Amino acid sequence: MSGHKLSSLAVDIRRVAAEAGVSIATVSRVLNNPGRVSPQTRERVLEIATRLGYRPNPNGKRLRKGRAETIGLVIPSPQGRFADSFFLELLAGLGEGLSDAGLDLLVATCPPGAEELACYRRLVEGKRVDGLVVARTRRYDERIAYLLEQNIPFVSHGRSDLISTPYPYLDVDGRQGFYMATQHLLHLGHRDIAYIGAPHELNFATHRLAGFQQAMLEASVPIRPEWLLEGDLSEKSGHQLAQSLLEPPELPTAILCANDLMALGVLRALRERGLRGGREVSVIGYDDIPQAQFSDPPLSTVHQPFRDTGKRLVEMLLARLGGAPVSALQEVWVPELVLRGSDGPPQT
Amino acid sequence: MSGHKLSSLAVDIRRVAAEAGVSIATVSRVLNNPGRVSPQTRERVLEIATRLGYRPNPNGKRLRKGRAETIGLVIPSPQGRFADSFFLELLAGLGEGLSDAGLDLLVATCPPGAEELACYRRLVEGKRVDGLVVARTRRYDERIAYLLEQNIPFVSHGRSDLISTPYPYLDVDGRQGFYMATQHLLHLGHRDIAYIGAPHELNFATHRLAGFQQAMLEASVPIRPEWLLEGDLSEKSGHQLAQSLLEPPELPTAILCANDLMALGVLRALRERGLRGGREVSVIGYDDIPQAQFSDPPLSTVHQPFRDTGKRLVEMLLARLGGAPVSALQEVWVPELVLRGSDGPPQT
DNA sequence: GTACGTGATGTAAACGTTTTCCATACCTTA
DNA sequence: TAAGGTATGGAAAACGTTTACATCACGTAC
Repeated sequence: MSGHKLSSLAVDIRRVAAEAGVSIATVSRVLNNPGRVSPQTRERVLEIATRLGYRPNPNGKRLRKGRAETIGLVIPSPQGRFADSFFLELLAGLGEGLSDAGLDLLVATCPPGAEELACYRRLVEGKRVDGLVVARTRRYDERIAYLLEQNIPFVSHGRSDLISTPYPYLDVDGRQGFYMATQHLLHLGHRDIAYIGAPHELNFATHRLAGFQQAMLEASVPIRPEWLLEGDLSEKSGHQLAQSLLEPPELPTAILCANDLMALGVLRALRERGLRGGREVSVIGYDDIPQAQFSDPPLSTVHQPFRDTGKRLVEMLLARLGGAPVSALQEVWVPELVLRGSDGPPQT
Repeated sequence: MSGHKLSSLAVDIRRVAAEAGVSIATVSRVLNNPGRVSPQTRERVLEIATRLGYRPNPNGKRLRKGRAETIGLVIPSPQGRFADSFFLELLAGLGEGLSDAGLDLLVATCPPGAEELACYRRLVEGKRVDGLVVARTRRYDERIAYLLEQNIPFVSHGRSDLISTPYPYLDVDGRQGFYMATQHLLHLGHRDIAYIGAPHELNFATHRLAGFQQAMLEASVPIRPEWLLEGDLSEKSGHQLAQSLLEPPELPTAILCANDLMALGVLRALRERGLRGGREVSVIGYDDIPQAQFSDPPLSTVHQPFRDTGKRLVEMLLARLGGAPVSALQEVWVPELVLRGSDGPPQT
């Protein structure tokens, strides 16, 4: 109304400085290094800055400081539809801490496969991000190798066992998770336990399988090779493999699935045969996705706290950007077995 | 080996210019305005630029051009877990077109509610984005109002009926979708149809309800007020409302749900009562989320092509950024009714 | 032969910050 | 009182681009 609209369009540091009768250096200091300026001027500049609604132009800042003030996440988008909201939860967890730290979150999506690395290249070589979080690690993860080689800060959600150089990671111990799950089944009296694993190139596939194997070994229960399957993590895949598993003559009394989606597929296969999950056949999944609560029967599974994980990942990344040593940034969390309705003692 | 590693660390436009024996202006022109430079030099500069692996520093460019070269998406993160992967699909759709256009995608997450607008403010007033896509529109959407007022380019996924100023949107016609769904139920012979709606502040809630009402009205079938419910879009909510609906004496023969998650909750409630969805009670949802294929019975629903939608949204936003008039950027798509197993003729 | 368009290039000024120096004034201390 | 530290603030140089403007050579039309 009284303010001249046009002149207010560009309120830069110069404008604030002029208005306050100080140099732009002082304004900058007030905002970035408040201790270096006297309380009176600081006060005045602050007052004027807020009155004018001054927001430092991030591009000026970024150029000057040589940083992107941005961290990146690349999401591989499946050909089909996203069935599992892992990345969404991760995003939610990341977002929180990041905006507090004044960092932006750059998300790139790309078809999985070869293009993925190109996507990382674009982000780091194009100086678009200061750091990255990588998720869904593979046993030998070329993304991690690349980032290490480029010496750019990153944190990994999940480890990459075949990479020997130390790097920061936060992993949830799938080995432990399935060790517990298997023990639970064994205690219930199961001996005929089938396993539907994840694609072996995924790092967690190995861990989860190892947990299963260890528990079986310790209990001296043999694992039948024909009951050791590998799915692609989709519902459909679980469904299909379960069908083969449920062919007579011999049925397993329990099926352990490397993720919930496949476990849900298994439950569906059971229903279709008139078998009831948790009665005739026990099923345990991994992840604790939201649908797990509502399946029929509700799915027993290993809970992964994706969102907390996301939060912690940004803390770690921030620490890394701040120069923390890698050795202080390696964490393995212990997951929690949550029992719902899909497990029970074997039918005799 | 032969190359000096340190000097290659910072390969900027100056370096390329020096190497090619031209001015930096020429290098810049080669990259941005190739026609303005002679074929020979263009060739030479190009060759050197690729040999050196030159990538223009985005911050220099952004500062100079006064653009962020980034578009924003803010995702409201629910208190609980994300159950529905709508935003992921949208992201996948957006990502594709954006990186082709050389734009980055900035994602912010925030708790829904008052902070949401603050999040938008931060992005636009902080000049962090050139444009935005807003999703999950409300009937009066203050985000749209704000963006219009700020005169910043954006595209909306879904309309906001109470905002009269024209703005670019891409909507899927929920009215039409539920008109078709209701007609289908009516043709099957249903008369006692219950409706579980979405929170009324959401814009699509009105549309979907209107489609239902219109079909019922045209068929002269009365809508029973006690069968007109409103849920919060969660599975739990659908489950709970279905329970109340299934109290005798009078049961609806069909239940229409404003989204799939609630419909899945309804199916669960039916199962718990020993009723079979599609037989005793028909259920139709909306969205066609991945789980819909695998529910028991598979859910009949109205398909929304989220990913295509995302793709188109970036095309529209790009057009908008390029100066296309709003009037050319308003689209309403017609959804598709996909019938699976959860609908059928009423039991008499 | 002069004037003039045209095409190709260079010069230099931005864009909005942060930060390194300096300069000044003041206070402390011997 | 001189010397030296300590706050405080300004001037100016970056950061890496793009682009308006100037320059220059060259052909062409009169």
